[in-house]
Amino acid sequence: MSSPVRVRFAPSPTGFLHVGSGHSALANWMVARQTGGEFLLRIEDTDAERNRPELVDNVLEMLEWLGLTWDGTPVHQSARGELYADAAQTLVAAGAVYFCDCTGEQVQARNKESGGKPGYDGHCRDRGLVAGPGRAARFRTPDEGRTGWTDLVRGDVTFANADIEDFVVLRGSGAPMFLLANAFDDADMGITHVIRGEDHVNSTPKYLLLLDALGLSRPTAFAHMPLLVNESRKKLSKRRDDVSMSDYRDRGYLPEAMVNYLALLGWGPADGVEVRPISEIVDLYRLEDVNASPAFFDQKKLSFVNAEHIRALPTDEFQARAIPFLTLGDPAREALATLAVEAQERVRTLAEVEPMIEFLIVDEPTVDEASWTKAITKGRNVVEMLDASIARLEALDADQWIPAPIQEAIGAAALDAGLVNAEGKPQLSKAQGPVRVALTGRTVGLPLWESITVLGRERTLSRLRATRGRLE
RNA sequence: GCCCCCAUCGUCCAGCGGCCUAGGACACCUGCCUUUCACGCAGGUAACACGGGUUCGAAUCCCGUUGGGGGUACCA
Repeated sequence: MSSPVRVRFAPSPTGFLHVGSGHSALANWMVARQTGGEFLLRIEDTDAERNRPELVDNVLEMLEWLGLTWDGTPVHQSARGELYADAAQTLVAAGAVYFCDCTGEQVQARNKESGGKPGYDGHCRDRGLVAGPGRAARFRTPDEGRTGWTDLVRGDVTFANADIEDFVVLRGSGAPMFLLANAFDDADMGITHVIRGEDHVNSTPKYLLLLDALGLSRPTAFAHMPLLVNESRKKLSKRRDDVSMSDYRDRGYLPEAMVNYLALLGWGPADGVEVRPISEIVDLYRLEDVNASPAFFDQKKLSFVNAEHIRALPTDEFQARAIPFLTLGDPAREALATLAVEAQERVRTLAEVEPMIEFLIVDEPTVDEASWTKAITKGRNVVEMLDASIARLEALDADQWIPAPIQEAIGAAALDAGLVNAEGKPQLSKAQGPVRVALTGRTVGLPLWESITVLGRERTLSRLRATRGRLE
């Protein structure tokens, strides 16, 4: 696929941008960029009832955040009613549609009576109803033959026309339905490749039949992407799954990590290098290589990819990106500035930064119970270690309040406290436990010597004394 | 129910008839490194759903079974 394609992402503003939609949008965008083609946006807001215009902002904002820049101005279907009305008129003139006044209840009732199969039963097919208020226009699908296409992801897919129900193209209100607007616009916008989720496979024959009846040409290619599923292998749903793109952004995921991970769902680079810049993926990506089976959206792997991208950032860039996630103001920024390098290689998301440096900001670090038990209650020579640490650190001059002397002081304190290994060296791993808990409230955290340096003499000593005091 | 699609480690990918005693990544476990954690390094557990074909030869092709998913609206 080297000639320029013209693709589109056509979200319906009924919810926040979903990671599944992002997956499809990304595929469209990559193929457009790879071929020097165009990536267009079309807002499918033909359903006035469900439509929530303010959600369009979220969709556009998230696409921008992901870096999926589009070409031209987004098309809004709500502003193109006349075009669809004309298209419908073409269908009426050609006898491709008929009018129907059945209500949903009536159709269901008849279906129930005749064996319970869903879909329209063709009740009004030959009633010769003319257009009128409350009467929907239904497409008269062929009774014989098959309709199909060659899908870039799935190969040949065909449906027996007899299995395709007479679907509505125009509501009783005169408003167009999805299929009419969707198929018409793809042709009108000159879309060459229709790339969308697998959930559209079943409507594709209707789409094709419609284009044929309209005398419009079919897109040159279709690609139905695998669905993204949850742990129970069901399609990701707004209700029960974590699918809002903005939530991931707000939880500290990097856009470059998100697009990297999304690209890996249903596809993999031939060289096996999974974590890489999207620009490289754009060059390697082939719709023909995309898997047709559903892919599990694995947050653990997303986190891994995110951590890799965080570590790859220049430190000042990491700081800049982390700042919006700080809630504790200037002190938090200052703390981050001093320990950015150390924090950067430990966090998996930007939201994890602040908890890591929080001990520098709050007056009293929150004591983690399990940590206290492990390092203080069950620790060895804890009282001795705390006393010795206080003494050794107090002895340090102001200009020695830097990592190396601090490490020596703690080492000496360990010897004082009897925490000695077989070679007579201090058991630093044991020795630092009580000190770390006294200073940060936890047994795990940033490197201690650096933390003590930044914490400062006064706070370090007072926290050590306070903890020592609790052990009287 | 009917229609469509899918089927390799727990998960995501590689494999496109012999190079497969099936490879990589995430996760998990072990060890090393190490002031904790993380990183890094070295290992480990773990899969071709089943049954028939085709072929000298099948994870790879065909058929069936089973399993899973999607669709089945005057939603998109």
